[in-house]
Amino acid sequence: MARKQGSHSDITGPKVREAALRLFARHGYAAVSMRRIAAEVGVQAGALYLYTPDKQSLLFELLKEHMDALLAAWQAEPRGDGPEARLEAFARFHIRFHLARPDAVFLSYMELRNLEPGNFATIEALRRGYENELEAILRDGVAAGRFAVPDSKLAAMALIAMLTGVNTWFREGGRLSRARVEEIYWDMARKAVRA
Amino acid sequence: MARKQGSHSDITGPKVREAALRLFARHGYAAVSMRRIAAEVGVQAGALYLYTPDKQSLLFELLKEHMDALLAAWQAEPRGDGPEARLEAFARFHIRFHLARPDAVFLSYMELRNLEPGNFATIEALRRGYENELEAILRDGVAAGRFAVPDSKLAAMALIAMLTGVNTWFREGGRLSRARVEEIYWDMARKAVRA
DNA sequence: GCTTGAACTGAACGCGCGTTCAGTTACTCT
DNA sequence: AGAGTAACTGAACGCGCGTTCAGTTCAAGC
Repeated sequence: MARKQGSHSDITGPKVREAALRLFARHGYAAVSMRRIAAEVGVQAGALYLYTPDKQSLLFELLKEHMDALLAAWQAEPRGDGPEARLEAFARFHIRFHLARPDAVFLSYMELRNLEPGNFATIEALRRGYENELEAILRDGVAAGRFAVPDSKLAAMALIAMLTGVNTWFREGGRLSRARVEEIYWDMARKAVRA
Repeated sequence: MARKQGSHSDITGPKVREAALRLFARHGYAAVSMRRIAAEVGVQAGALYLYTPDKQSLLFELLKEHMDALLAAWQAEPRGDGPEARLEAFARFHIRFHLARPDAVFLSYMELRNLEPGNFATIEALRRGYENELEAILRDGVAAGRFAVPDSKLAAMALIAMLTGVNTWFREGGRLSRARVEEIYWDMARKAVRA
């Protein structure tokens, strides 16, 4: 029993990554077997190896894709004018982007330790790049006298932790809309660093 | 080859939990085998079952102990006078307590999903209890006109996420002392919610 | 209608898993 | 000295793991 029409590889490849993402995020990398992923896709375990060299690469590619998408999306975001506007753009972008892909975010935070050292270093570098974007905004704002933070690196880490925290409790159709959440968090972020 | 003096169970029991905590935090619950924990303690795998009924209970007990200790320590903490002082006490306590046990904190955030439903509910309830402590402080502060947050539950989650975030980057002997970090985070927390 | 070849199956590989338990050790108590 | 016992070993249980691969299926191209 194989494909019924056209070329399946254009379809099955992404389906494998989607299933792996969902299952890894839900149960953890170590707790999900290749057989389970295959079952989700509707295929035998061996067939997965047409789309990935091994399980580790599957995890790495998911994390790499997520970080690349994050950095690319931020680069594509319209830049605000002045420190406050730039910070607002960052805060709103961060929440919006992260709320749109909870599984990938979860995975990126939880499964770094399951990466081989080389893969780990790659992902870490991308993450540091993202953190540096926020830190630069804060540093400029401090230099311009608009923000007051004793340590811009630390403030960047604090803000990112706060903003990312939305993902731990936000549920679709809950008490608050995304827009409202964005509003409230931006308000707290602004106040936390203002001069 | 068994004990050499006195009763070993008074020693080995805690050693098992310590080893399990460290290994679970480092590599993840699913990725750590009972044999590996046993090796860390210097014992064969079978001997672990003198101290825990099974692997799941080992995880649950670690998380339960952590949450109980957190709530007990907070209850024992001197209460500040007025909203700002109460919030300051909470922020400083939270950072201090969490920085003192990074493995347990990490485990509590990462391995909830590996708990059986009943165990999960128990831990979740304890966590909600802790969050409610902060929410109450914020609500009182808002009622007293000292704080301005649109949603006290949300603000509590945001602050906790920010404060807990210290654990992701803080390293002993790094650029900043615990006291300095406490200072900086308390400053941001205060500003984020002030009227 | 035959060949090609990509997509996939199904069985197998050695291995490590959580857990059990009969047996052994080394200490304490009488 | 001998009995009792808590602590622990070491082998075994069935099972599922990641990965490989010879063989099968089936649409497409000539």
